Amino acid sequence: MTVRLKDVAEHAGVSIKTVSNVVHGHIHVTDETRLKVQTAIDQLGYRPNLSARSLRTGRTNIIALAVPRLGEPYFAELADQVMHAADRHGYTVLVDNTEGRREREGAVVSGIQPQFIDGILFSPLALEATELEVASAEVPFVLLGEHVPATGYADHVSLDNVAAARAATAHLIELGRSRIAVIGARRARRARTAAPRLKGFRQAHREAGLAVDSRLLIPTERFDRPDGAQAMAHLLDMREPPDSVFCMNDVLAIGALRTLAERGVSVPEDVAVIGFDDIAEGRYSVPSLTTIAPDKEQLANVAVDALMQRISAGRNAPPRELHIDFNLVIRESTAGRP
Amino acid sequence: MTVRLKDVAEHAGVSIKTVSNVVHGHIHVTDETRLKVQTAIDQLGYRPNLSARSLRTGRTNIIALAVPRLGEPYFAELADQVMHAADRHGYTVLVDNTEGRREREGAVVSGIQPQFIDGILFSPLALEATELEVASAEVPFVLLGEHVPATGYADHVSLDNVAAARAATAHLIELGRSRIAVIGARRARRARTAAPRLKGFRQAHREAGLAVDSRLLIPTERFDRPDGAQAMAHLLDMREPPDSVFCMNDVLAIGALRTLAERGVSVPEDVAVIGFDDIAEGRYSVPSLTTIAPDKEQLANVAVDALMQRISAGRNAPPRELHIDFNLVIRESTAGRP
DNA sequence: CGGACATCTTACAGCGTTGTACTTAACGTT
DNA sequence: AACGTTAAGTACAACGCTGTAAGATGTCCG
Repeated sequence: MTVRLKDVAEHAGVSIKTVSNVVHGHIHVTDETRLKVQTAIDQLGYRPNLSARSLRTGRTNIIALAVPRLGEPYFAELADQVMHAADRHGYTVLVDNTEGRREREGAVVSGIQPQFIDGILFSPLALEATELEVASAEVPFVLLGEHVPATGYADHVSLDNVAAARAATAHLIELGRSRIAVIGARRARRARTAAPRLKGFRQAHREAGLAVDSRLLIPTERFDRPDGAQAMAHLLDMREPPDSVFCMNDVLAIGALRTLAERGVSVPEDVAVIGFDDIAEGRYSVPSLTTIAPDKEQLANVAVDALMQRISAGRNAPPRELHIDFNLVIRESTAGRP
Repeated sequence: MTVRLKDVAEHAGVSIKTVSNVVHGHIHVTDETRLKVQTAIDQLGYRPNLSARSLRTGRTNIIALAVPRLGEPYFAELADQVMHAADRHGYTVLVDNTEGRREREGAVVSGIQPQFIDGILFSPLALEATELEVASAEVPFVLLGEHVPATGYADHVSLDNVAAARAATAHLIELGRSRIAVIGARRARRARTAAPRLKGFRQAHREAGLAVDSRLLIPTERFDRPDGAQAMAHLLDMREPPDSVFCMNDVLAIGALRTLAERGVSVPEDVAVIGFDDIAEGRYSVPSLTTIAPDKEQLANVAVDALMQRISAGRNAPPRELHIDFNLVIRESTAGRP
C-alpha cells in the first residue's frame, strides 16, 4: 500500500540511498540519475514516512506551542502568527491547551508528547520559576508573552512591559485624567505577573506628579470578559469612581466597556478605557478600544528564531531576554469619536 | 542520554518485551514483576519514543484539525473543544491553518504531514466536492462546520442549516420585521456554501407570507468584520434600507453593528441584527448579539467520535450526515435592553 | 513421577529511514 | 603507465519499539 524508498529505488533502478539523496537534494547525484529518480517518485507518489525519519534522525520538525486557552483571541492570534513563523523554518506547530492549570503546564514542560517534539514555545499563566527551572533540561524551550514571570531560566520574548504600561498611563494623564484605575492588577498570589506593568503605571504617575490611589488597583482571578465587567462594576460602585481605566488586557477592557454601556456611563467622556494586546475584537467594539499593540508578528518570529537556535545548537547558552516592539494605538475609548 | 526500553529491562532484570507489556498493561505479567518494572521505569524516568512506536504500529495518535483561520473566534473556540474531545480518546490535535486557500486545503487533504496523522477533521472554505472526492482515499477524514458544501464523500457534521436559518428569520419576522437583509449570501462563486441557509431564510418568509427582496441579499468576499461593516454600509445607503439583518456569522454581525453605531442607527429599534455561531465576543458586544448557537461541544464530540470510528474500522463504510443541536439565543441586538 | 496444560517470559525480526564506510568509475597529473 | 584525487553510487547497520512464535517455569492430575 504505502510507497517506500525501496519501491522508488527498484522502480528507478538505483539504490535506496541514492533516492534518499535525491529527496534531500544531496550532492553526488548526476542530473540524469536525479531526473530518473524524481520521475519514479512522482509516478509512485512517494511520501516520506516521518516516523521513520524522526526515529532515525531524532528530529520531528514539530514544535509545540503551549497556551492557556486557545479560545482567547490573543492566544489564537498569537498561534496564527507562530504557525506562519514556524512554517518558514519548515516546522509544524502542535498547539496545546494548558487551561492555565499547573498540572497541565507541568505536563507540557516535561514533554507533552515525549520524544515527539523538538522544542516548546510556552506562554504560561500558572507556572512559576521553580517548575521552569526543573523543566529546562528536558527539551529546548522559549517563554513568551506578557504573563510570564521574569525568569532567567530560559529565553524569554516579550515587550518591555514597564515602558508599555507607562506609555498607556501617560496617554491617559495627557488626556487630563487623574483617577486612573487598573483592572487585572492581581496583587494577590502571582504578584510577578502584573508587577512590571504596575511599575510602569507608577512611573507615569510619578513623572506627572500624580499620586496612585491603591484602592483603584483591582485584582482579578482570571483575565477574561466577565472579570473585566465585574471589576468595572465594582469601580463604579465606589464613592469616588475613577475617570479612566487601564486594563491588563483587551478582553478585560471589553468586559469593562460592557458594564459602562449597561450603566449608561459614556466613554471616553466620563471614563476613558485602555487595554493591552490589540486583539481584532477591540478594533470593532463600540467604542473601539485604545490599546497597547505588541508587534505579534515580530513576537512570533523572534520566538521561533530563538527556539530554532536552541534546537540546532546552543542548548546551554545563557538565557536571553528578548524584547519586541509595541505601539500605543489610540481609538475611541480614550480619544472619542473623531 | 535517552532512556530506552532496553535500559529499563536491564535495570529491572527482565526482557525488553516484558517492560513493553507492563507499559501497555498487557496480561501475563506477575504483580511482582510488574512492580519491579514500574519501579525501574520511575527511577530511570522512561518515556516511550513515539516515533519508534508509530513506525512500528503505523499509528501516531495524532489527528489534524484543519481550519481556515485560527485567529477567527469561531475556529479558535472550535479548536478548543476539539482538543478536549480528542484528549478523551488519548489523541493529540495538530491544528493546521489553511488560510482558506485552495492550494493549502489541498495540501491538508493529501496529507499535511504524510504518514504522520491518523485522521483529519476538516473545516474547509474553498474546497469543493471534486477535490474532496479525490482526497478521501489518503487518510480517514471528517468534514465539519457550516461552511461545508453538501458532499456525500465523507462524514459530515453540522447543524441543520435550513432549520437554523429558518428559526433566525422567523424570530425577526415575529418581531414585526419585514425587510430582512442577508449579509454573507455569497451568491457568486461558492453558491453551495450559503445555499441551505438561504433556503431556510426563504422558507420562513414563505410561511409568513412575506416576499424576499433579493436586492437585500448581500454577498461578501470573506466572512470577517470588515466585510460585515462594508456590507452594512452598502445596505444603509440603499433607497429603502432593511429593518433587520441576518448575518451568516457573528463576526460579520459585529462588523455590521459597528457600522450601525457609526451612523447613529439604533439597534434593534431601527435595525435588528442576528448572527450565527455564538462566539464569546457577541455576548459582550454593545448591544449584545442575538445569534444561532451551535452546540460546539457536541459538534466536537460527534466529529471526533466519527473520526475515531473511521480510524479504527469502517474506513469504507458509507458516509454519514450527522447533525448537532442548535439554539436561538436572543440578546439585545433583536430584543433590545430589558 | 511423567506428561498435559496454563502461566509467564523471552528472542527475534522488521517497521522506513539515514549516516558511515566502502566500492567503483572517471579524470588529470607526473 | 602508474598514481592520486574526486565524483557517483552502494551495502549495511542502527534508531526504539512491538507482534509473533517459541521457550521456560510451574501446577495439577492420572
